[in-house]
Amino acid sequence: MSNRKKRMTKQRKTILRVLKHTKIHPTADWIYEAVKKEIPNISLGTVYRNLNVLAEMGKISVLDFGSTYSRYDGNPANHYHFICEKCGKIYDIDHPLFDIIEKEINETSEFQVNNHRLEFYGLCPDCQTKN
Amino acid sequence: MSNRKKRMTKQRKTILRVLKHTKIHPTADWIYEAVKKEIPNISLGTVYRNLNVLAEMGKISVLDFGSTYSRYDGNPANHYHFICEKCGKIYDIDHPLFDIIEKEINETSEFQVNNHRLEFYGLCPDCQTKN
DNA sequence: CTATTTGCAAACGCTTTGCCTGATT
DNA sequence: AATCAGGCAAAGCGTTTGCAAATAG
Repeated sequence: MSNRKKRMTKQRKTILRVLKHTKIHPTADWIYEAVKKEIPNISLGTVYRNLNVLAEMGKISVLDFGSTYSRYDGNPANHYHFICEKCGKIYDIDHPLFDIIEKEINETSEFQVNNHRLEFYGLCPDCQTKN
Repeated sequence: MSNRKKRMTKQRKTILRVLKHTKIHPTADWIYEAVKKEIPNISLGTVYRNLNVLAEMGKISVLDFGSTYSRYDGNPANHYHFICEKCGKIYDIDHPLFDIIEKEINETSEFQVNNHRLEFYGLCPDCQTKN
């Protein structure tokens, strides 16, 4: 799948160009509507397929977990998560980075930060040793 | 909705207890299966409803992105995002925190961090002034 | 040529909701 | 008694997929 030859069809090119020329981090549907102005009979399925292909090729990136499951956490206090890329387990990370990070952004940008969310990806201790 | 009186039913209590006693950040379905061992005729809808109520009450937290839509980004390079809580716009934040943050966690925990994801929430410049 | 891609529509899978009965205060 | 919660099943909704026709290389 990932190592097959990719064609640069009119649809794929247009989707990529539209996405490269906006800063609003659009949804698939927004892209669909935008591309439809050039290719009126394009289908939403094609947009989704191409967005996935383009992400696979590393030309764009996807924000969000799509339609995966929500996870629930019995601890309502602010803390970070570590997600193991091998076994999929989610761990809590207690580290006092909160204040530092928000202070830093508040001081170096015009944004007013009220909250943030930070997730780490990598290998958990178990998966580092096993194999 | 949020300010109505909440009853602590057997179902709600059990769901909360099960969630408080695990560290695996389970999915709704996992919770459903676990609670079913105590309340065999509980329904999945009840689990979802109660998870939402418990989150509203601040007793648990939900790990997802609030929105069900995926967002696409024409910039595949690593960067952070700022999401305005008022107008919903998503902005890029370019700040050289990447190396510092990963180094910090790599040095103070047994996790091997390969990547991370950081999002800020608050008010964008426009929404700070426009009352 | 022929493997990839498209358009269409149906299927998917997680989550929410409507309705009515049952439980709680 | 009045209100809130539960069970069940169907609907919602963004996303994926199967298939025949179209097309890039």
